[in-house]
Amino acid sequence: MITQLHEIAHPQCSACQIRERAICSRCDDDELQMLEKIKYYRSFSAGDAIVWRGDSTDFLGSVVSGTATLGHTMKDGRRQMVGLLQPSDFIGRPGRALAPYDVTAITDLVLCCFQRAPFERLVESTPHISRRLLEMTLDELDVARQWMLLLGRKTAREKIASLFIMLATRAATLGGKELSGQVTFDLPLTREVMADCMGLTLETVSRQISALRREGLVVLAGSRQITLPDFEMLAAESGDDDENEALA
Amino acid sequence: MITQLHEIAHPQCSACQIRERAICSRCDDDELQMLEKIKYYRSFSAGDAIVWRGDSTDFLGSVVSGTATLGHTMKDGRRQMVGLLQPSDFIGRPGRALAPYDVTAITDLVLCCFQRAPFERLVESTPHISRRLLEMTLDELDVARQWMLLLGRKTAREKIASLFIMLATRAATLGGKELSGQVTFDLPLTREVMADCMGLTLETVSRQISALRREGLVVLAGSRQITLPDFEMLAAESGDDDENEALA
DNA sequence: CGGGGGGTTGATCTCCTTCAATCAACGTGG
DNA sequence: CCACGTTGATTGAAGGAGATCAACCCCCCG
Repeated sequence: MITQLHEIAHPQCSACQIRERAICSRCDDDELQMLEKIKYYRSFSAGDAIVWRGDSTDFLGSVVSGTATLGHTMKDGRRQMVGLLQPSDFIGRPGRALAPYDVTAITDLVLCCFQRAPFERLVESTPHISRRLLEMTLDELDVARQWMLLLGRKTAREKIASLFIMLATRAATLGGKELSGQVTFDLPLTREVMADCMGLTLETVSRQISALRREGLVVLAGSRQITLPDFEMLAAESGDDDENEALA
Repeated sequence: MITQLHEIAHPQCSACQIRERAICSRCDDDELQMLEKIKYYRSFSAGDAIVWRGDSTDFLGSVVSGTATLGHTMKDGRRQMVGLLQPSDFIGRPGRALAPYDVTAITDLVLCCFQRAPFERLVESTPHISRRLLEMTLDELDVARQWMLLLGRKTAREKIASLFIMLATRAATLGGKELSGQVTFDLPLTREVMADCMGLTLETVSRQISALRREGLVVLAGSRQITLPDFEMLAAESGDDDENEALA
């Protein structure tokens, strides 16, 4: 559980796998140069804490590979995940060093970090960065609000279906694959983390997955690789209107 | 239920009641001049729709007075509020005309509107505005995530206590009052809207309020004015840690 | 006086939680 | 190489918080 930080190699931004979607996606070559100067990489193992709630952090950064959760734990142990961070997602808020949530690597993960002070100056002086930051923040807000609907009003079954649809969609856009008919993706979450994401218990998660499997809506290879024989058919179980994605 | 739009008088920005907290709070006099040129006021009656989900909107704007909800309704009628808009809060997203949520006035309400196209140009060219927009969006994201914790993990009792604490806090900061000991505020929501905010039924809301009243934690004058004899005592029922607000 | 919107309260039901047993996969040390 | 512990997952049985269905109240207004 101790945070492990191996600094690792220093690839060129221009060759970066998340170049097209991350905080730097609008930057031109000059601006990338500036970012190169203040960036460094850190890698984490599955289970490592990246930031603890209340910590003062001296960096912000982008997830390059792997998955992390943003979570909040109550004094009595109840826990709610409030964000799922995947490649190209951004960690940290300019102007506030104190972390309001726990950030945890749930798979092995590589983070492209920027030192806080110089990055904040860069945000001020570089519209391509501040513009992208606003855009990404607005998108995160939409995701959070979708998630509120899920937490407040969906049934356990709809919650699981929604999660799978979301993960399949995310995996497809990152991998540039087609999103209909049969879709396969990796499940980076344990049953417990899934439960903490959706406001359920891990037993309920397990039961609902079993039910979907019995009905042939999902097929498991091991407990972590998921195949949806019919994407649209599962989407119909998620409780979302079809028009939903059109607006997002 | 029909949207009513009376255009009303055109007060000076410099004398505006939300001058200190709204999207324009960082603007200097010159910048206010620019905003004056593209702004106009609209007023709505309690119950009016301001925007329907899926609508294309030609304006963005700030709530000047009154309260509105941001909500999402599922095909079968289940509804979840995903935001509560009070004076100084902003409606609309630059760069996206299609509304992803229903916006509804739940009290009489006055909106300071900006025409979309000129406002978007102003955002581009005015760091004082884009900076403030980013700041407000990040704050909204924090609120949404707090709310996710509430929806996913809190009990009905904790949900009601949290809502009252939030409304009392908001009322106090807007009114510039003290926040401890005895606090009084207006409840702009019906039981049904409260239920849709917290992922409950209106019956459960009513029962929990009754329980808090029996225990003397809240006192009602009519069904819409609330007095908390002891703010801290109710806060202790909300399930939040004390350190919470320190980070927000 | 009738009617409708908002609110409260009661009785019953149900979906999800809680508690608990079991299992499979994996690593570790004797 | 096998006993043992651990971690993640599945499944069952019992219980409970909140939903559902329904009656009734209050107040305002036509």
